Parts: sequence; structure tokens; C-alpha cells
Amino acid sequence: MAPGAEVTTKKEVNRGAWTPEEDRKLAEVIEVHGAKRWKIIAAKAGLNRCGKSCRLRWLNYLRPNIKRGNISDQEEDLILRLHKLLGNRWSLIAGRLPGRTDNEIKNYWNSHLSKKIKQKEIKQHGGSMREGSKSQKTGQVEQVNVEVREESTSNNEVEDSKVRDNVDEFFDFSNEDPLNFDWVCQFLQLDDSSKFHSL
DNA sequence: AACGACTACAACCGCTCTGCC
DNA sequence: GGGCAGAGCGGTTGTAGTCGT
Repeated sequence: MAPGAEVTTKKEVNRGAWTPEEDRKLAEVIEVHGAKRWKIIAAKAGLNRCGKSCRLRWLNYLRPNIKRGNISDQEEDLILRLHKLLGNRWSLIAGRLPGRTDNEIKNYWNSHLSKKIKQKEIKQHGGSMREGSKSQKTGQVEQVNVEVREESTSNNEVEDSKVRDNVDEFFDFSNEDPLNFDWVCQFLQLDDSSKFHSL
């Protein structure tokens, strides 16, 4: 069913693509009231949208300093490495890519990088995947997650929790300048032997 | 030109987490 | 401690655009 064309209900809310007019109204209200209490923002903006939808629109498209499109090689490499480390924790990954949103990275992963990895695996396994994917939809991603889990669970559960704590600690960057790229350069230098480097 | 298949991505949904009363 | 509302997250869907036939 096309968005906006759904069966009329008593309390119908707008769905589907945002119009420039809606964007403008939302930005104006957020400028005045701040980016919180989304239900109230939606009401004040006079938008027939739910708060959730307003929040998503702001975070992914209207927020200042958002980069759109053109993910660089460096960023792509970074996403691959971080995904290997973290799995599908898109918000954490996005937090390490200034101007990028979790939604954008997730989409980029699903449409570009998961394919690259799949192709690479096909090359490595001579075109035959030993383990059939349990999930048709998330097969590729799951395969990589298994690798991550296997690496970090090599000892025992205590060690595993340590690893997880360290990862969380590593990704606690609340005190850092989000636009600082120095750590990226350091991170990229850490693992020159990364198997994804040649992708 | 027409049509179907494929791709990319914006947006929604359902669930969990967190803070407040 | 329990219930509630708001916020956040990851998974999934819908559709416009592109490409191949």
C-alpha cells in the first residue's frame, strides 16, 4: 500500500515522505523548544505526524552537520572495521563517524558492504559456502557477526564480558569532540593486516 | 517505448531501555 | 518496586529511480 493512501482512520497521521514545508516547520519548532519531547514538538509544529517520526526526521536529515551521501573509502574502511568489532550496533558505529547517522550507515551496510563481504567469502570458499545461511534476509551480516563472536569468545564467559566491557569503554566518547578525526587515523593504523583492507 | 528486475534509501514498526512519579 | 511515558535502537518495508531486455 502506498504511504498516505492507507485506509482512513479516526486519528489519521501523515506518513511517508516529508515535504519541504514540514521540514521547515519542524526545524523552526526545534530551534525554539529544543530537540526533546517529540510529542509536544509534533503538536507545536502543527504537523500531523507522530513524535517518533519527527525525531527520526530531525536526527537523520535536518540536524546540523549532517553529511549526505559520498561515503569515502576511509569511512567505508572504518565501518567495516567497526562492524567487525561491534556487529550491528549502528548507533555506536555512527557515533564514530562525524556527520553520519545510524540509519545511513545501516542502509549503506545493507546495500553495499554486505555484498562486498559476500563476494569476498565466495572467493575465499571457492564459490561454495560451507554453512548455509540460517536467515535469508540477514545471512551475510550474521556470518560476520559469528566471526566477531568467535574471536571474542575464545576463552570463557568472564573473558567475554571483559572484552565487551572494553568495547563499551572504548566507545564511550562522551568527553570527546565528535568532529575529531585523530582517533580514526590511529585506529586505521592499528590493524594494517586487516583482512578487509583489500576489499 | 514499454516493461520487469534490481538497487538505494527514506521511513515505519516493534521492542528495549531509561527516568520519573 | 511497579507502572507509565518518552527516547533510542535495530530490523524491515515501501517506493522512486535506474538498468537491462
